[in-house]
Amino acid sequence: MKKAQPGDDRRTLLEARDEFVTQWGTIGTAWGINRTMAQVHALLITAANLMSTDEIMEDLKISRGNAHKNLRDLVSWGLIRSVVRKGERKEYFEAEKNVWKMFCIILRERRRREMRPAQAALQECAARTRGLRGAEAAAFNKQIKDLSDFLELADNVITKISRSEQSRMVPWALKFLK
Amino acid sequence: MKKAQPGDDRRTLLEARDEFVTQWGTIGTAWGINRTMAQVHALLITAANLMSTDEIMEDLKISRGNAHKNLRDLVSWGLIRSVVRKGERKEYFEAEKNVWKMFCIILRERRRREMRPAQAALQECAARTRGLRGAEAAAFNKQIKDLSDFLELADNVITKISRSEQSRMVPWALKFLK
DNA sequence: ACCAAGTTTCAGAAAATACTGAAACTACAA
DNA sequence: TTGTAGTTTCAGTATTTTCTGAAACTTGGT
Repeated sequence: MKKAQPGDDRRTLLEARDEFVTQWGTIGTAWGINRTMAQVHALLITAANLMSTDEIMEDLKISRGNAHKNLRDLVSWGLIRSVVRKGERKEYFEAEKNVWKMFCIILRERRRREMRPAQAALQECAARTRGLRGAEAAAFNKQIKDLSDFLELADNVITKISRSEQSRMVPWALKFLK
Repeated sequence: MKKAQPGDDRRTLLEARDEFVTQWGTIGTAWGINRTMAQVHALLITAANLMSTDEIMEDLKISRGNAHKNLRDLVSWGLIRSVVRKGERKEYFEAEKNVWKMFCIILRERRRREMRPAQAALQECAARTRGLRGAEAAAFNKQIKDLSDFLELADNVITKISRSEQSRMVPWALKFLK
């Protein structure tokens, strides 16, 4: 029987991380997020150190253009930030690793990018049919208004949650579950 | 100056509904949902009566195959149901119009389709790296565990919300906002 | 001014996704 | 049975999204 080697642990870790990156990519896809973006994110939240564009290209076997684009997108979401080590020209990246903060960032961004336009569209439709005669028009207007009101409530709740501290929300959630 | 005609109201309504269908399609796309599926849904939640496959094909100018597929998908989500009028062979469709119920259905389905696989993947990764030696392995394992714990908490909260009555949750949300 | 290291852009290629239309299928009614 | 009204399937096509790789650009050092 072979003895367990330190190298075995290292290999297991690398494999597990690879597995995580792959899985996170698949999950991202199901959530409507670009696979590569999810993989880059997965790589960075499990990175022990800052990573350069070249390391990411290497790890994921992707082109420079692809790596570049997805890194920029992640930066624009606020999920990662770029760091320049003094004396070096190369850019490095690091992810926000705190899960609660990640969650709040995603909430805020999805709200901004996805809920806002929806609300605007609904309000436009509601305005156009306000005061039209006929039962059908009234029913349509009510349906739109219901959707719009609901979205507004949800929007407010999300805003409030995304501004809260983990230390307040988590115990609160646990209490809610009881 | 022309007098307002009943026909004007009807035209305005049809146009507004068309606008809503288009916008909902775009919004759906941003949310990672197939455009046609979102449009069919929009059509049905604002329909005064049951609609047949042919009417939907006609309204959206889409093929039978496409209409069929998206109707089936919506049925499998539970967002619409098919109705057979007695004495008729044709299938008709109607949507769940109550916004709170719609929301709960979507929560439950996304949880089932998207959160469950994510949790399974995370647990697998956590298991593989539990007890590995070295600081990096410990950090990796902790990060995965944090993600996994958070997802589990979120899962429980979503489950609880999706089982609640609107009459309990909405006042509660309003109080939360204060 | 010029070079070297690095970043950004973007046209074309590849891959993923969605759609069409027609044929196959199902089930009821004459 | 046979015909008919309707549903389902699916191979091929179209569209959309993502990716590549190389050229253009930027910036700091000599």
